[in-house]
This record gives sequence, structure tokens and C-alpha cells, in this order.
Amino acid sequence: MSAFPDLPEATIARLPEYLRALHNLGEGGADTISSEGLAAAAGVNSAKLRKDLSHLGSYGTRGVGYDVTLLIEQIEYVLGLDQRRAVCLVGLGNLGHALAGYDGFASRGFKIVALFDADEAKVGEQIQGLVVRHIEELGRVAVEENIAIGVIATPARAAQAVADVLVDAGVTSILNFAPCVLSVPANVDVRKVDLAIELQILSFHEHRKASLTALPGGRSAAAAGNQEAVGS
Amino acid sequence: MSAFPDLPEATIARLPEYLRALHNLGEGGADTISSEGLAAAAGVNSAKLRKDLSHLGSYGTRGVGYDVTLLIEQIEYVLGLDQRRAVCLVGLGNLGHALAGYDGFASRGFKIVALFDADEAKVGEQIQGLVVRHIEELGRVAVEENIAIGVIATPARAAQAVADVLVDAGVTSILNFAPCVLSVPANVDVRKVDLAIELQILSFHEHRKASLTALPGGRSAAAAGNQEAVGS
DNA sequence: CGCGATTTGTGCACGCCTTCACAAGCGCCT
DNA sequence: AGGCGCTTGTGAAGGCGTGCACAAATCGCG
Repeated sequence: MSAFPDLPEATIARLPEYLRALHNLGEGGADTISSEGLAAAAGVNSAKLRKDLSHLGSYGTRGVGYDVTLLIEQIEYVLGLDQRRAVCLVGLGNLGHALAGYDGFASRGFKIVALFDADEAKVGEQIQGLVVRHIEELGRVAVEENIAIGVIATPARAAQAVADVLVDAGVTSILNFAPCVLSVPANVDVRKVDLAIELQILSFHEHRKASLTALPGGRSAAAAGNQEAVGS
Repeated sequence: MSAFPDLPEATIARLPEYLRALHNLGEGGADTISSEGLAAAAGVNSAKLRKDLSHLGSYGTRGVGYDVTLLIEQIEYVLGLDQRRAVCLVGLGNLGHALAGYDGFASRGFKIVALFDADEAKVGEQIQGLVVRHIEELGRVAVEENIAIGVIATPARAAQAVADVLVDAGVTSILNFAPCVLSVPANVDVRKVDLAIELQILSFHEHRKASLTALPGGRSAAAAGNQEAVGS
């Protein structure tokens, strides 16, 4: 109940992927799954997967594999998904709207309990059964609702101020979609998602590929045989 | 014009961050910037930044720093941002809508040139000056418009099929928002963004923090002094 | 009851990335 | 012209993560 195994950061980042794969397999009726099978479903190396899971303890059976249900429970426990955590969302522009309505959050146990925006025109608007409140209420509401995670979807110039308010209200985890660096105390975790950066990374690889193939005569016949997606 | 310096993947992932910081600094009127200053603006270690930049060549001046304009040009060249790449977006649900209207893409030189969806009800809809087309047109249009990058924002069950069509149409870079593993030929780059996974990672850290502080009497006075955001 | 097939858990080596520390280089001031 | 302070670029060391390969363990069957 305390003394957490200090998992490698890389492992933590993969656990949600394993979890998703396990849910798929479970719905497919699988009772147990081998490391090989699960690794394929999650898109990783089987040795890596075994090492990752071994950090949680021994929940597999040699010669058989892993019990799907048990492993799901175990990963969910480690990730703390057995306890619902209140999430608030700040900034209801284009992206914020989408996030407020994103199924993926609710379906994985995260409930957005409050929405905030600085724009008076947006305050009062109803989105997904929630009323948008003014940013000035953020501090008070965050404390009242015991919000643990804040999602920032504001323009970059507003993000730091929002983060400061969140931190003051006791929020200790922030998911930042604004393209800027946030400065927060050491005990606050920040994860950043920058959609444009992802495209720029892809752009680099395009550039590299284009510079390798001398003059390929344009797009040639693309490779065909793709097999084996996720279990469906 | 060929023979690319093979940059470490970790370096590539940081270049867009440096680029954003440089643009901010440039708008702030800065002419040159030291590695220390740029590192702070980008939220990284200065030694790491210098090593990253040294991989591109020597564009700094000892005793002075880096010429902001020159460095911007250089990074943009390496990332291939000097050439516009056509992007298409598949799936216009909640998230897809937001992505179609996301400023961050356009402002960094990426132009979405086509939208696709399988839902007849959505086909024909106008979004940001573009008409949503039926998914069956994807293959033809992707070739015609010479689309290099495809963005998948469909439900997970449809993602693999969409990826296959994109690949067949000659698309060699895919940004996948669907929570599933895509199987593609080796010459195609896939980057995955899973918003729910980010929350689950934060959840883990919340869980860990909660298990460490025995019973802290709830949220105590949060640390105050945050300083120095991005330049603004 | 024992054996073989199967699969987990892990010791080990390798490679990538980060970080420190410092020499080399550049500009400015006297 | 010379010296001094500042900053880059990089050699070297350390840490982290990955993947191989195999010993240990379990099940099923004869």
C-alpha cells in the first residue's frame, strides 16, 4: 500500500499500451495470453514485455502465459486506475472542445468534472453536460472538487498562468497541449503533447527519405502485403 | 543535397522545440542567443542542446552564441520545413474536427489539403474551407494531390484499413491518433499520439505520489515561487 | 510418476543518450 | 597588439534501456 516499486519510466509509458491490448484480447474471449502474443498485440518485443511485467511482480505462469483478467487488474492497480481521478480542462477552443467530448477519456476511467475558459463568450456554454466556467473560478473549484489532473488547451501565452493557478490549487499533474515550456515545482508532473511537433518529426523523415531516393520517378508501386493489425 | 547526417532520433525530436523557442526569441528582438539561454527557453540542458546543434554543423560563434535567424533557417532546412508537405486527415469525429481547425498546423507550415470520412452524413460537410470527401476517394486523391503525410483520427477498428489505403496511395508518413497498433511496411514512418495514455501515465505518478505521502492531511499549501516561463 | 514441450523470468552484453568538464576559439577592451 | 572573459564544440564517463539467450518452472500426457 506504500513503498512503490520504482518502475523505469519507459516501462510505465508502455503499461497503458499493454492494458489496451489486454482489454482487446479479453473481449475476444482469451483467457490467458503468452508474452509473445501480447507483445504482438501491443507492438513491442516479447523480451521487453516480459521484463516490463516482471517489474510488477510474477503474474505469469511458466509454460502457460499470463492470466488476462489478473494482469489487467494488476496493471490497473499499478497505474492507479482503480481510483477515479478528477480531471479539469482549461481552454475550450478548437482543441479543448474536442478533448471535452473525447470518448477515449471516459472509456478509460477519466472523468472531466469541470471546464474553464477566459473568454466571456464561452462561459456558460454547455458542453457534454458541463457548463463552462470562468477561469477565475478555477482555483476555488479545483480545491472543492479535489481535482488531481489539469489539462491545458489554451494558447501558449496563457498556459503558464493557468499552470500557476492549477499548482496553487493543489493539482499535481498537468497535461499540456500548449506549445510552450511550463515551469512548475518539482513535485508536479507535466506531460506535453504538441501536435505540430509530431508533424515536424514526420517531415524530417520525409525529407530524409526524399534525399535518399535519388529521383525515384515519383511514387512507385507501394509495398502491398500488410498483415496482422490489432486483434480487432 | 543528399547524404543526410544521420541525426540521433532523440535529437530530431527536440529540434522542433528549439525551433519554437527560436521563433519566440526572434520575435522578442533577440539577434543572437547563447546555448544557455536557448536551452532554458526550450526546457533542456544546455550541454544537450549544444551537442544536438553540433550534429547539424557549426552554426554558433564562440564567445557570442548562435545567430537566431541563421539557426532557424538551418533547423527548418534539416526538418524539411522549407518545402510544404501536403497533409490529409481521415476521420472527422470529435478529434478530427478539432485537428482540421487546429491553428498550430497551418502556423508551422503544414497545410491540410483533404478531409475524408466513411460516414455518408459527414461527406459533403464544409470544414475550414474544405469539403469532406468519402473515404473511397482517398486513394485517388492522395495520389493526385501528392499527399505525403496522412493523419488518422478514426476509431481504432477502422485505423488499419485506412493506413493500408494510405500506404497503397504512396503516403510514407502517418500520424495515428487511433488507440491501436498499425502494421505498415518498413519504409513508412508512423507516429502515434494517444491522449488517454498520457492521462494514464499521469495517473501512475499521482498514485505513486499518493502512496508516498503517508496521510498528508490533504492538499497542503502548494509551493509558490514559479519563475520564468517561455519568453512570451 | 517421469518426461518433454512450452513459456516465464533474468543475467549479460551492447548501444544510445545524457551529462560533466574542459580545451579551443572568438570578440572586446585596454 | 595582447590579454581576458565568455561561449561553443567535444572527449570521456556514466546510466538507462534493449534484446539475446538460457535456466527455471509449470502443465499435460503416457
